[in-house]
Amino acid sequence: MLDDVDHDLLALLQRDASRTLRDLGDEVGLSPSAVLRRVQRYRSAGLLSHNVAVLDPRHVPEVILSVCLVTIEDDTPEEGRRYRARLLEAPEVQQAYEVSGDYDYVVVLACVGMRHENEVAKRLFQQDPNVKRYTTLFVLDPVRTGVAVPTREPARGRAPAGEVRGATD
Amino acid sequence: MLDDVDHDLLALLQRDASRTLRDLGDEVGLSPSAVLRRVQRYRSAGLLSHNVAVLDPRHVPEVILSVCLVTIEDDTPEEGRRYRARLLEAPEVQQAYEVSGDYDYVVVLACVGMRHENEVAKRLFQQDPNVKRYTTLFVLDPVRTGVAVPTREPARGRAPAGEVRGATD
DNA sequence: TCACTCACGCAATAATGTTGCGCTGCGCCG
DNA sequence: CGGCGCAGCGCAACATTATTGCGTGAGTGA
Repeated sequence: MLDDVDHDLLALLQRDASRTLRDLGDEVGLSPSAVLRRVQRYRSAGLLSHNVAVLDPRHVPEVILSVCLVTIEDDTPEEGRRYRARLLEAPEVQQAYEVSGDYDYVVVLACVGMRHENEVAKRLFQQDPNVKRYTTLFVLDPVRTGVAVPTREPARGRAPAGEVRGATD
Repeated sequence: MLDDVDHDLLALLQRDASRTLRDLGDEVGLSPSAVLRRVQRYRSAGLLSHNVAVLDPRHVPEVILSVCLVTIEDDTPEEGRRYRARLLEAPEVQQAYEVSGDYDYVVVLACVGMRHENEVAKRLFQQDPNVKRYTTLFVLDPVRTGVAVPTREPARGRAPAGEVRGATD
């Protein structure tokens, strides 16, 4: 499966994907070609899906982020699929999670200006017959916006169970 | 400011940042060097902050995403700064938004296994004296996870090419 | 032991990013 | 009106980086 080097590489790539293969190799103790082959492996395994440029929302004028908490009326599998497809159609939907708990969906919108936000919310939530109710939380400060996923529990003083440190020389 | 080509480029880069300069140039009708210079401009303006690799959470075993809705006890500027710094320290915090409305913060956690999730939630929310209460919504399906920001309102049925800049509101 | 596999490093090659240069269109002021 | 300067472009040389083929050594199981 994934060894220590893989975890390190994935963490590095999630932080900055424009580093050079040599650079990455130096950091994890591998040659550029070895790094490339590992990365290609992640790609073909579907683990690493693609690279994206990250914009600083603070530097995009008029951008409004908002978090919408949605409760669905009829939670059948069929309607669920339909609604998720509907969410995926909208480019303003930055993130959408189907959740368990007090709500059914958490949707993060990124819109340009209040009018735009209103239009999208109306279209996705207010006008949808399957939405029972929804609440909008406007983002005052995007403290952190990222999509980095930990591939293993970070070592916080103790070693994760079942993991053996390999020799690194 | 930003012209049409800029908007197109930023949209393309946010979708896939590993495309070649020539490739991008062909799409927007520019030479590779011209594309590069524009991208460099975005960087030095702080608009484009960095490139990251995106992992598919579905392919990372044991990963649990959760959305935490947090209500703060004492919302002074000083305590706000302290709490945000605390959130930024934790690598498990994927996204954190300070919001207005029914809650004060929306925090998305990415953890490896339930035990990890519990430990982090306890540390960030339960044990913090300034957190009045919080709710955790566990993510059943990450319908979409992205950070693409629209730089202008997408043309929806209206004239796209005209770009007649009037008072926009 | 032997055969097999897998991942590695090295080195050649292909592709891409990067920079300097001259050109052009445009707005501005003499 | 005409010259000036700026800003952005394309082109082409150049530097850097990604990519691939090949030989090697470690690990594994028959």
